[in-house]
Amino acid sequence: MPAGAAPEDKELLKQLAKIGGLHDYVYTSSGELAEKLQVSQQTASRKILELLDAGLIVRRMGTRKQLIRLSPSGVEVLRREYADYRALFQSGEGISVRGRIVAGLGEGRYYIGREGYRKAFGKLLGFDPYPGTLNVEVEPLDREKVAEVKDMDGLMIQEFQAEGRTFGAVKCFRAEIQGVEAAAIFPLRSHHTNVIELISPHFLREKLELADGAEVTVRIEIGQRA
Amino acid sequence: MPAGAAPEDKELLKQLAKIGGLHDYVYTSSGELAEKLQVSQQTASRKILELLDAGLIVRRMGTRKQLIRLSPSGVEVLRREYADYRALFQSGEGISVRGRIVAGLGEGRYYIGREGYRKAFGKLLGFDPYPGTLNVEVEPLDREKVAEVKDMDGLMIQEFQAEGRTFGAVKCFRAEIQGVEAAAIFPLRSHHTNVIELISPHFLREKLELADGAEVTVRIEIGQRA
DNA sequence: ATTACTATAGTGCGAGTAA
DNA sequence: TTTACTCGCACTATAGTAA
Repeated sequence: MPAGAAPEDKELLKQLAKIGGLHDYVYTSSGELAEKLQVSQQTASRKILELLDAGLIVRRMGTRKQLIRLSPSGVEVLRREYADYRALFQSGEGISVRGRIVAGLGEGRYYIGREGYRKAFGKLLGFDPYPGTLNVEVEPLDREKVAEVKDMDGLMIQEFQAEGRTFGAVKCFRAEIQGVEAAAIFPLRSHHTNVIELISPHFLREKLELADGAEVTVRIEIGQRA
Repeated sequence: MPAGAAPEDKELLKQLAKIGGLHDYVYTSSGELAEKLQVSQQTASRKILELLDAGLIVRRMGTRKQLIRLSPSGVEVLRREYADYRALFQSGEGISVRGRIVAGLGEGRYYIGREGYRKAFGKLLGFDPYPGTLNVEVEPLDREKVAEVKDMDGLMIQEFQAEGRTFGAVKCFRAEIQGVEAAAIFPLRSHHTNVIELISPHFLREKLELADGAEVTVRIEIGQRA
């Protein structure tokens, strides 16, 4: 569980992120990091080794200094931390993302057709979902927002067994598209942030007269509980 | 400097905030907090005393348990932390707030008339400000956003001496109101978040034909440097 | 220059317990 | 029940230093 990082570990990850380690390798030294953390060079060196060991960072040694960047799980730790703070300071609000309608691959229709999911959605969201999903390709600038939302507390559907196979867990958020009630659903397995899948009691595509490529705004509610 | 809190201190503040200690007293015990922090009751108790000593929380003892809430500087610590994360994950973006035009008290006009400020604004922002400010009363739901912005890195005007008195430091952010270039200015002394003061190379009120009470949207750029 | 090992000093943890 | 003290012990930080 990457969320279980100690506060000091998060601090070092944060400092690394601040100098660019989120997106790429940064050229730095244990001495430099020691200053930022207000500890000795030796301690910084040891902390680096600990984070390496925990798989939260990756590095390549230089002849002097070293190249360090956060690993995906290191990024995840910071993202979760960020989600915590967002929830604290802007609970009850929502975020809006813009995007355009794209054709799905029919998977949404398949999954939502399974009784396990349909019943779970009904119980969780209070509506019987139309048997299909509306896929919105999120504008690149807003994809970061989607990643944030996915880390927040949402309405969970636990994985279940049926028809001789396993159906994975899904996280949902109440949402609204052009004023119509809906919910954004995120399969826990997937880490995509470029497409949002929406379900709704309505046949959204028809009700909103949406053709592929149509521009829409989706508002997702955050900070909610069941 | 309240930002200098140790990582573990922030962790306890965060846990307290999560259970409501940001806005009001919460009824809790050292044992409960110990669980959340994954430490012993004794350690939690000691940490509470440390935060009290540092002035980051305030409390009233009950016969059993205790009532704890974050002090203003405790809130400030978390806010700064939040600002750090926001800068990491959404640098280069901006935030929008809605509000309505209100009459100023003429202070803006006075201050911006002082040569020290006028020259500093010109140097920092690249325009010669119109000698007056436009005051926007921010919609209550968006005031939290303003508080966030004020914690972020902005363009600073240091305090200076002139005319036998001291003129205080001001933090500025490039902004835009209804498509027109402007800057939001925040005197460091003030902690208000309900009114934003805007300066601009233009006489905004006339250019945008704004009467008192007119609704406007202000977009403030964040994550910028000089 | 660096990183990072070893040895020691120091700090913080938690068990026990009083109030 | 609570809070929070003392104290022994373990862990963590730093100094010194090798590579």
